[in-house]
Amino acid sequence: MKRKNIETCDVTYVHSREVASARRAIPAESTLEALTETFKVLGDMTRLKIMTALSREELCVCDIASLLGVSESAISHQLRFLKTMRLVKYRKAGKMVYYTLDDDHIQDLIRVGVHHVKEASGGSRG
Amino acid sequence: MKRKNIETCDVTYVHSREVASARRAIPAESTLEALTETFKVLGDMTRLKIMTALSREELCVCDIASLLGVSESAISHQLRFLKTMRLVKYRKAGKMVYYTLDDDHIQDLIRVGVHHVKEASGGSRG
DNA sequence: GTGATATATGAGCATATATTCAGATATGTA
DNA sequence: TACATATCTGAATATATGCTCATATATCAC
Repeated sequence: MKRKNIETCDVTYVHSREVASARRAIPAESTLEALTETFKVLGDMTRLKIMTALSREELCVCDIASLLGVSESAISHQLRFLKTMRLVKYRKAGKMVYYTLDDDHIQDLIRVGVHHVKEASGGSRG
Repeated sequence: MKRKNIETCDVTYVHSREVASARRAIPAESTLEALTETFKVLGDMTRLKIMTALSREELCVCDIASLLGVSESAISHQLRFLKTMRLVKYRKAGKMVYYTLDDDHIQDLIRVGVHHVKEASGGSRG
């Protein structure tokens, strides 16, 4: 019932050739870290809405908050995060702060993502 | 100091035209939900490694666990999640269960993501 | 049947995270 | 100066999540 030696599988039964090949398919650790960070950013409804909204218009914090129905504080927190990730940039004008996208590639990523989910829901697979 | 009416900004100061335009740029709620789910899947190191590893080879749970240095239980949990998301499929062979990718589009997404992070780190922006 | 192995799964835990709340900062107006 | 507005920020909270542990299930060998 209880496994005595966890390494049994590792040493004896593993498919060495396939594992070695698969290992080569996995990107470098630093790439993976940046990659998961990027996907994590887009893996949140609020941030994704912010990014898509800003893809078309320059908006102030107040605009975004009212558009998404989220508190200005919450939006400000998320914008700070997006700023840290170099995904948005801002322009101050008096009391207001206007945000725009600071990244072109990220829009491609979202576009490919949209394409993916539309294929998945209505595509070849019921 | 304390704001008396949160709707002040919403009603009076908001940039109506820009907000209306931005609203049209935000995908439908159902699309957004599927989209954030998809990005969330890839926003985890373990799952991303699994996906990239399986992109090249068919592997059993044991293979993946030893390859990633993660417990078989943890891998099994993640594979169940990936199964639910229709991203992997499996083939039983005796005691072993072999997993492969069950989605072509998701690889494009990862590829675009890799491209993005490589541009971001070494690209036009120091 | 017993015992071993490969995988699956539920509960619990520890961490991560998104939001709220209260207050701070910065700017504009009088 | 004083007061209001727009944004920012730290702390607290509530929820989500990834892993571990123990155990269950399924298959193979005997």
